[in-house]
Amino acid sequence: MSFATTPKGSRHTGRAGVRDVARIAGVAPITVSRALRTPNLVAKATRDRIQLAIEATGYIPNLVAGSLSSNRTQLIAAIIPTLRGSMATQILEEMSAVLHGHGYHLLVGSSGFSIHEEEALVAAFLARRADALYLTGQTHSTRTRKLLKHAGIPVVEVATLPRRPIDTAVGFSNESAGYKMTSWLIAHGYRRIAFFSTETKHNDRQTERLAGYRRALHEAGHRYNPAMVAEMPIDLECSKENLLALLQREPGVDALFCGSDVLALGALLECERQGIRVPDQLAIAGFDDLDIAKHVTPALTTVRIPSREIGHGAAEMLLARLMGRRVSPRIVDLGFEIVPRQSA
Amino acid sequence: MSFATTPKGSRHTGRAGVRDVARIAGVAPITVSRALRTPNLVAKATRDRIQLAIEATGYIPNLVAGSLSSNRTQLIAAIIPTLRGSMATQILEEMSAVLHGHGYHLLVGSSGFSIHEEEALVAAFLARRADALYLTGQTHSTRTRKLLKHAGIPVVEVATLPRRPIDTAVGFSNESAGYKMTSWLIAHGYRRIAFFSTETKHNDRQTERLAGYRRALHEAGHRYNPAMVAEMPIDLECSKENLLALLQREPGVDALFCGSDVLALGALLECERQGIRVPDQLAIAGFDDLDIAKHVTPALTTVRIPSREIGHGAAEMLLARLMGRRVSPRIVDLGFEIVPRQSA
DNA sequence: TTGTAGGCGTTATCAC
DNA sequence: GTGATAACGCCTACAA
Repeated sequence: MSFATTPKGSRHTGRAGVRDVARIAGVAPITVSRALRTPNLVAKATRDRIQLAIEATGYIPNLVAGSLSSNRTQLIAAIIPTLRGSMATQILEEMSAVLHGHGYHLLVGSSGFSIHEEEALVAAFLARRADALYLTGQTHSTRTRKLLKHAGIPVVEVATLPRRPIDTAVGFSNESAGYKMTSWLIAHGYRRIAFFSTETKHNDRQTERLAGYRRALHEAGHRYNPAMVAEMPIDLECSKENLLALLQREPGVDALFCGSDVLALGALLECERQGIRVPDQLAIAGFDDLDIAKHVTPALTTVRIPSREIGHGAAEMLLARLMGRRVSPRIVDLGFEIVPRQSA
Repeated sequence: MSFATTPKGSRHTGRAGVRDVARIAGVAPITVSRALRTPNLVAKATRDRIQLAIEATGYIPNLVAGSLSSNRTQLIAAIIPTLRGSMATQILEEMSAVLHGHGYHLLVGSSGFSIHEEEALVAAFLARRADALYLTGQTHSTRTRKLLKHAGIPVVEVATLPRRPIDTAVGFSNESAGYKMTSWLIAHGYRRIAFFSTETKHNDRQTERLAGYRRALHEAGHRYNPAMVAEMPIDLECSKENLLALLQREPGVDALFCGSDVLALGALLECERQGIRVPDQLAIAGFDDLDIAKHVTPALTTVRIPSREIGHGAAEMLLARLMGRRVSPRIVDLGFEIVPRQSA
């Protein structure tokens, strides 16, 4: 019987609560809850009275209390390497849109490509009782895996096709993409193909693209030359410097494949400045198909990733699991596409 | 006295809770809580026993329960127009890093440049009892303002200097930036200056940049010609099409100022394709100073926004308010910088 | 330095 | 269609 009398050990928040609304509407608190969550289980007349009471009090439901009681937060936690980076944000944007439609919100953390930071974020997000988790890539710490296994919530690993998925995955094969692009270059007559990747440490996507590059060389009977490979931060400036170093080190290079369009653009723009003709003197291929790729001159040959589809797929995957469906297959390969343009 | 005996109306979650840890460690639940939150208030020996118990049980604190009890979620809600868009994500990334260091996490929602969607997100995030709120721009619905005023939580409006701030703001004057860049062009001899903006509806930043452009023209005694202004989605392709239309419509145009580097790059790259010499035939200036701006040829003259500083400033502002400090000034102007390069 | 008592605001459960 | 009751798991307030 809690009437307006403030209880003695009160830690009152001042806001209107279900009880206040219920009292004014002349119903029990649970009925207010039902009117908001499952309106069709409540009589129209009752609902109307409740609605008025809600407006009168300026009541805003406390989802924290609701979460504690229902043991569901309607929160999806997403851990990405960095918020800079168009692929991750594009996927997130799409996923967020789908999830919003189902009442979920996004808790976002960036790991800075560190699996230890990722682990810390996983622990934190589990403590917040996120209903599901989105991870980038397939490389995770042992404790991350243990925590997630123990938590038993839906997990989707994105932009990769894990050998040993934690739960589900939506992505494409980076190895295969690296292989295909390199093979394409070889098929088009390039013989001395260099590879620029962003830092591969703790970045399995880049590591796999590089592996694909090596496999293609190998299968074509080309020798793998470490001097033809460079690793650098994802930065136009770095790409430019590495290009100049590469040309000096390996004057015979006739093609450059970059694990990211950012690096490819850096190289392309530097060639333009240096008067190096692309693709005649040096062919260039990228990865990601950024908007700008088709607008530079020469337009950049690259690998297109279905980012929107991945975001959508990841959302659907998690939603299915959250509704208790057993999804199959648990690993969805959305593929990629070689986009031939003028730069190679 | 809750021992392992499952209570009768049980809605047990199966996980270990403070009580389990406390029982094993031979202390009261509150001591476990203290050991985690304020370790220095607990004796070392006690802490060690608790630590062991935590490891034995695999205990993960339930922050939802904690939030309900303490009435603080340690959650900052950020509403941005879109996750695509380098400025917003750069600011967020920086802010997120600072806030993490203080135990806060980020709840992210994108409004798609709609103040109604923004309003819905504000309501949702208030229901989740976010401790503070980050908004982009200064244009909000009446209900948004009412909700926030009523909620009384710290709010920071970013990338703008609001006339009527909700609470605090960190940004720069878009009007002034538009004015300065236009004036700079005028000072450098350009007479017929066009302006491309992204969609201005519900985007006060773009609206203000345009206003600054008009003020500069006016002060210089130039006539404002609506045919010299175009509004378009933020897309390279659109910029390109609008450039061609502009050149046809107004052959005398000698400079183009774009409210976004994306648009400026589209125009610049199209000029390159069309053989239009930049800046001789047409000068081009942008806004944002994207990484790529200084790498294209000719390098893009643009306005640099201190994104990192804004992210940092917004975080500090919110933290100060969360710690109950009364901040002053409540509006922080971090300025901008005209970056002259070769394109104008 | 540690403990007791009870509330935070909602929803699950079961009853009518 | 509606309600009584208790529980979700922690933390505040106060006491020792």
